[in-house]
Amino acid sequence: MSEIPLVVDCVNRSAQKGNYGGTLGSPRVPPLLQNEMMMFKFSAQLSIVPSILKYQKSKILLGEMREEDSNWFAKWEEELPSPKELMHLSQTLITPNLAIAFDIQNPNTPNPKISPLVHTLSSAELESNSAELGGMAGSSGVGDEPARTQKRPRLVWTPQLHKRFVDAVAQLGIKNAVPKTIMQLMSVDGLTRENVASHLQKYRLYLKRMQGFSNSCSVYGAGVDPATYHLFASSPVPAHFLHPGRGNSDHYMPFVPVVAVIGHAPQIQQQYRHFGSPPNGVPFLPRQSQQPVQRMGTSVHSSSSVLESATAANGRKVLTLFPNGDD
DNA sequence: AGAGTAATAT
DNA sequence: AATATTACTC
Repeated sequence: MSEIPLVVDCVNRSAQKGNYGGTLGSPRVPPLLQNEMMMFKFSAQLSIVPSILKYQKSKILLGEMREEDSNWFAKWEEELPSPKELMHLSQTLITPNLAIAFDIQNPNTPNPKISPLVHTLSSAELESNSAELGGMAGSSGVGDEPARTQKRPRLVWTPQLHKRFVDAVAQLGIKNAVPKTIMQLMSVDGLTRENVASHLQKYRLYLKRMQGFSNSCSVYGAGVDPATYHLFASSPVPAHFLHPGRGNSDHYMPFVPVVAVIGHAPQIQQQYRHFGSPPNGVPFLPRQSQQPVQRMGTSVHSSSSVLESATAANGRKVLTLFPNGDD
């Protein structure tokens, strides 16, 4: 699989045995790693400088070496970066991007001095590490550098989660529904804009296909069956999604001061059905009025939810929405 | 910066 | 099969 961790690991073992950097410059080392390798080399060399100097001194004293013959080393030593300029040994040798590329993770090892600089994790270790990701909803994110190097478990769009999605899109109106605002309105902790964007893309394709059937078939999708759309079929598609041209279907939500609606979330859907659509061109809820509401944590739902990690049928860790009250 | 889309990867 | 990621355009 990945040759790079192997190379690094070999170098590391070699260094521990005292073979400092002998082959570090070898062409086998991929170019991208060279900088990190050099840092390692300097670290290793610095750490043995005192021993070498001591050794040379003794040789000079014994008359086995002339003083000027040892000068090269002192000069060489001066050109070395100071310890402060060096990367700490406990830090990973490879960049975060490379770590992602090769599925390597930085183990936060307690004893940096003797621990391997780079440790290739077994798949089991990777699993258990990513498992914690779902639960870590409120981490401060201040100094946790390796958090970015682990890949987040893939999201499972449960019918409940999809329903939130559909409700959010319905609230915004199809024209205004964009990943970011949908995400905010869904108020599901751990849900990313990318998650929503990806889902939205597929959902739009689904709607497009549905429109082809909606004239002759039931609005609720009796005519569109493919197993592909299994999930989308689980939540009824609001009729106006299918006829974006007619009756000013976007931003059909009446002008109801959103604040008035806080705390009555479950009734919203019933309510807005009875309002007529605003005339053409009247903007649905200017952004200014939306913002405060979202900051207060208001959503279509009476409660927000948290994505938690679970184990899927195939044994993989995934993020799922566990029902939280009003679904 | 973020949205939309198609293609592609996992 | 479902979801993520990427590359590109707007």
